[in-house]
Amino acid sequence: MDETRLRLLNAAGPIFAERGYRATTVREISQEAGTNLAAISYHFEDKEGFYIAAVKHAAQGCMDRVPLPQWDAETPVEEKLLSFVTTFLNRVAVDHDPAWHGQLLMREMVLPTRACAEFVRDYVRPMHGMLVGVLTELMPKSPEKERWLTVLSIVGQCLHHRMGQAVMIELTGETAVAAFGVKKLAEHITSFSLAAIQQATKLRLATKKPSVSGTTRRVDRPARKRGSR
Amino acid sequence: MDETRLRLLNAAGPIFAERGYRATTVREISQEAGTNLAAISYHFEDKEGFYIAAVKHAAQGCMDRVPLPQWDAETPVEEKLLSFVTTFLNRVAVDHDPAWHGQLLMREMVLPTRACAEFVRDYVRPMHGMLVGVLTELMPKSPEKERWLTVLSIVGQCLHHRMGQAVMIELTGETAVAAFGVKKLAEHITSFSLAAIQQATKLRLATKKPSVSGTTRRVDRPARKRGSR
DNA sequence: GAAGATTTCAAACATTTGTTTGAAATCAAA
DNA sequence: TTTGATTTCAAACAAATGTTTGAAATCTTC
Repeated sequence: MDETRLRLLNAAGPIFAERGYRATTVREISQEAGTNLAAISYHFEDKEGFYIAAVKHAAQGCMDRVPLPQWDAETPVEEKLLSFVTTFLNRVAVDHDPAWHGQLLMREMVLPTRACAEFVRDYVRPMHGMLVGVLTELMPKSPEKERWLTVLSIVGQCLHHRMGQAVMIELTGETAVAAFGVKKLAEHITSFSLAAIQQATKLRLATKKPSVSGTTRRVDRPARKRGSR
Repeated sequence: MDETRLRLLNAAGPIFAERGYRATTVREISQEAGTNLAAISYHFEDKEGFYIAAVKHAAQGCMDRVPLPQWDAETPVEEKLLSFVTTFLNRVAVDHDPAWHGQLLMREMVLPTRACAEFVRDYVRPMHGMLVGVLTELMPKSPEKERWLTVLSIVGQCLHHRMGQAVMIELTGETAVAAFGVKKLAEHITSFSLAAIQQATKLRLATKKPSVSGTTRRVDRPARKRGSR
């Protein structure tokens, strides 16, 4: 029966997320799960294997709970960016019920363990690819390096709402997520980034073709379809 | 003699930074420092007190090594922002010799211990105040909430170069800091943010006074002096 | 329903680790 | 130099913790 297995994984998530790997004892988890202590060694080799399984379980749960957005051919690219950012924030920053999902994954990000490679492959890379796709639509003429920098700017803005939580509370008394809500935050990050991208594109065009005097020139373009990769 | 004390603190930094609090043993540090095991309990009450002292020591070292920029009355605000971002990146993101400074402080940020409050007071708050000052010059008419969001956007972009390091390497093979260098990165973040701020200000002006047709309207303004607080 | 495999359980084991101890060594002051 | 305080040191202690063990219980299959 792998009901025990599941009970252990579900109990492990919040505890590992809150205390971290080293500070969590297998006794604590088995007790919380209502199983015997030895069940962990039995079902998952050892503590490390158990932890890795718990991280994968959390990542899967997070992906199931907040799936990536889906777009059709007519979706405007600005809307794509907004829904992407919203999804991102919902995955990592928000404190709704299973808040530990984001917490645990953040831990894996900051102090990576052996679970990191798989975590990146299954969880990070799809999101990364999606954002790169959106940015390729938004700034098709820009060199790849510039898109890379833009990816970092957008991801940084999103992740900070998880990473900086503790300091934000200490500094200002509350988190921005609590103060503004995800919707407002996503709108800010999206418009903030769109403005920066558009200005950069405009500047680059102006530099290349000064005659255009880039004032009302549209930045975007339908852009060909892109495989996710 | 508190030479022993110093040797312990200096040895502690890199080890705590790399392994984290729980995974680090006092034996390991005392051995690295070349002192006796009991010296830690003697000079710093217990392991936790020792860790807190090490974090404070690291923060102080970081502030000494990369001091906050100083401006005179004529410094253009864009230059202020650039130098602030450069300082920020140098403090947290860069991998030069004592790379563990940023690493350790980041840990304190993401999984705060008892050292967090002091860390925020002595280290974070001065930087925060400085950035708020710059943004008040840049967008004096904007409501405070909007400045708050902008602070988060800028800080998020900077911090990500430390927070996301491990994942970046797993994802793209190298960090952006290594690929671009701090100067380039700081320029990107600064121009990215300035563009977003200017566009937001422009939009808000256009909304309030449509007749202006805000195209070449200057965004900034000398702005009254601000105490740092 | 019996045999065999699988899973659970309580207890014990071995190691790690923070902390303490009491003596020795070193330093400071008279 | 002597006396008293401070600091260092090796050793031991006590608690916590991951892991193992072997028997009991449960499930599966014929």
